[in-house]
Formats: sequence, C-alpha cells, structure tokens
Amino acid sequence: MAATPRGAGDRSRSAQQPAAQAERRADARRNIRAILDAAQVCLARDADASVADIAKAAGVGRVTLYGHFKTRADLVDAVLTRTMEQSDAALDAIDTAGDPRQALTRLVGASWQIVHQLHSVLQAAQRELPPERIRAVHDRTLHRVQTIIDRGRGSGAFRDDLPARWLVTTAFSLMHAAAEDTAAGRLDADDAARVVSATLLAALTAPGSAVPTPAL
Amino acid sequence: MAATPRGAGDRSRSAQQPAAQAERRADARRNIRAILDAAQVCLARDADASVADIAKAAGVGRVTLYGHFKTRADLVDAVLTRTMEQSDAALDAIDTAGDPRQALTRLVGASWQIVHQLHSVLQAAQRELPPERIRAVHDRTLHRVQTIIDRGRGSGAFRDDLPARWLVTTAFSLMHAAAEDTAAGRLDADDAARVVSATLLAALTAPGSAVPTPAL
DNA sequence: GCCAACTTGAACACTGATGTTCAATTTCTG
DNA sequence: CAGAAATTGAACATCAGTGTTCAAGTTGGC
Repeated sequence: MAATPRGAGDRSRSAQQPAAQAERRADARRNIRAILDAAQVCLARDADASVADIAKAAGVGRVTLYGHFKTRADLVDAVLTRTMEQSDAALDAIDTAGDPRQALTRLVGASWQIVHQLHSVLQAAQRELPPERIRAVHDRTLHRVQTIIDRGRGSGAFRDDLPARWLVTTAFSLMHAAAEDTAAGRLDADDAARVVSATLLAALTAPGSAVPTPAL
Repeated sequence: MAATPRGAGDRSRSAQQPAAQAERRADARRNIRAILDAAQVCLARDADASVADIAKAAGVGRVTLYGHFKTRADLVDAVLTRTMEQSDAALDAIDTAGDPRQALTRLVGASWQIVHQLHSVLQAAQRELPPERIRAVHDRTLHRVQTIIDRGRGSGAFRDDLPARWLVTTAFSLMHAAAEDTAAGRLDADDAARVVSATLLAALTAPGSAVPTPAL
C-alpha cells in the first residue's frame, strides 16, 4: 500500500495535525515526532530547508514524510503550531500577576529564548503560510502580553498616550531584534534578557514619569 | 548583436552599477532607469516578484533586462543600493546638530517613510544577497543614528547602561515594526512618526530620569 | 503467525523560475 | 544616411524543488 494510511489533509482547509495520532501505529507516531523534531531543527537553521533535507535529518524516507504531511506548507504549519503550543505551555508557568513591570520582566525572561529559537521557523512560515494563519497562531501569546500591558495602563505603571496595540508590537519587535542581534553575534546571549527588559520597561514608561531602575 | 554591449558583471565580485552609464546610448540609459524604477515598485509590492514581472512593468523585454543586469541578484543589489543612496541624500538634509532628542525625532520623522518603502525591497535583498552586503549598504545610515546616540550619551540625554549598538538596533527595529504595522493597517500612517519617536525617546531614557514629554 | 499498517527507494511528471542564444528589427548618433 | 548600439520575442537549456506512483519489503498488533 501507499504511505498514506489515513488522510492527512481531510480537514476543511489548511490541515495541521496529521490526523488523530492516537489511532496510528506506534512506528508511525514515532516517525511523526521525529519529522517534527527534525523540521524544527532544520528550519531553525535555514528557513528554506528542503523537504528532502528534513526527511533525511529525521532518518526517514521522503515518501514517509509525504505520507504524514500532504504538502510542505502542511509540515511548516504543523511545526509552527507545535512550537507555539510548547511556548504557550512554558509561558503558562510564568506568574503574570503582581506588579505589571515585574510581570513583564518575567515574561521577557522566559520568552526571549523561545523567540530566538522560533525566529527562523517563523520566517519559513511567513513565506509559506497565509498571514491570517500566522496571526492566528500568535493569538494566545499576543493576548498574554496585551493583558499585562492593559493592566499596567490601568494602574498607571505604563504609558497611556500610545495605542495599546503598538505597545504590544514594540514588545515583540524588541524581542525579535534581540534574537537577531544575538544570532549575529552583536549581542551577548546572557545579557539579552536584561537588555530587552530594560529597553522595554523604559519604552512603556509614561512621559513625565521616571524610568524604573533595572535593579527594581 | 546581443543585448550586452558592455559587461555588467566585470566588477570583482557582486556587481552593482550596470557599468558606466555615461558611455551608453540614450535609450539604454532610459531603459536602465525604467527597470530600476519598476523593480523598486514591484519589489516593494512583492519581495519575490519575478524578473519577467519587473521587465514587463518596466515596459521592456526580458532579454533587455538581462542585458543590463547579469542576474536577478545583481538587479536587486542595484535597486537596494540606489534606494539607500536616495535615502542617504534625503537624510543628509536633516539637521543632526543641537539637542540629541530633537535631532533623533527629526531623523525619525524623515526616515520612517523611507523605511516603509524600503521594507519589502530589503526583504528581497535579504533572501538574495549575502548578509555582509546588506550590512555594507546600511553602513552610512547606521552611523548616522549611532552618532546622534553617542552624542546623546555624552551629554547625559540618553541612557548609558546598555550597549550603544543595541540602542541603534532598537531604533531600526522600531521603525521597521512601525512600517509593518502600518502596512497591515494596525497603525495609522499619519501617526506613525509620532508614535515611533515617542517610544524611542522613552526607550533611550536613562533609568531614574524622567521620560521627556512628546510635546517637547 | 497473520494481516494490515507502515516504510522505502527509485523513478517520474510537473512546475516555475532563471539565464542564454538567435536572427530580425528598431533606434540612436555622428 | 550609414553603421553601430540596443531592443525584441521566441525558443531553448537548466535546475531545484515538489509531489506522486509503484512494487517490494518491514514491522507492529492482535
């Protein structure tokens, strides 16, 4: 038989998960994991790694890969989704209560490594997937930041003179910039979290107020 | 004869200019301009517009284009170079003396539209050209910002607790983020300059100092 | 141990782009 | 106006990646 025991593309539109994993055989599940792992690594290194590269890295035949992911886009989508879910899980552990400034600092500390890793995968996704899909995947993370910022605005900790949306953008933008600078060797990885937090906290401070000292 | 009267790829490595324009015939010069103009427009709209698209937009045969630009990469390089030169020229008109905060605000005001336009061209370049080339093209602009920031640090107007390099990155990052948000309709174009300046000035403020009010 | 699920490599068709060649024409320039 | 420079479309050679098919082999589950 062919390599497609169960349709991987039966979902209305852009399919994600390779169908119900639970029902497939053990070796299939194992391979799917291996493929996703390999894809994550390969795409992180090179945003347009070929399907062949990924299959090889997963120690799997190309045909097998296509058996589980109908198209390259499907695979990328699956990797992105999975990475974001992992991130969300990790970020769920962060305490976002208390002083918004401290909460944000904690969030940045926990996020920035993830962003670093995600960065290249995201690039791959942006070339392959429709913008709304990218947006959708980011939704939870976006809200997380949004919530803290909103709370900070309410308590007067953060500035109120700029669109809330923009402040969220600022946070993401700085994280990605730090990731890129680190990758390019222009920023010390151990220093990055501190640098980003310090910059972001200042950026969020209302005109007229004093910028909080990093050693808060 | 073929369409290549004078070599466009004789420069040691990555060729830029399509050889000495002055010596070519009037129609050739006209076409080169048309091609660059079209490429700028096309690439701004879609970072991976095809050579065929660009030629058509320029009202020129594909062969003619290849007569002037040996490869697609050459063309992209030429467009990038030219755009940056135009930008530099425009930015030369800006007064960078006086209060660093005001100087930076002026620079942001003048730059951000350019960044907006450049944004997609840059993306194209990043996929096609070696990183060092990208870096090299940005050099002058980078220095311009660097200089103001250094001056601000000297006078105590800007923070001293983060790497100068990072502050420059921050400036660029915010500009590009604004460009993207504007393109996506998440930020009002008329508001963008103000928003970026306000954010950047706050980000550059030293911990313990008050953020300058936008209405400076 | 049986059967279906799964994997595999080789081979193939397809696509979309780049870059080249040609022979015929048009258009500058002196 | 004459000749060189430049343009042109059509046709072609590549090329790299995607996605499919096939027939034969493994492997897991019951």
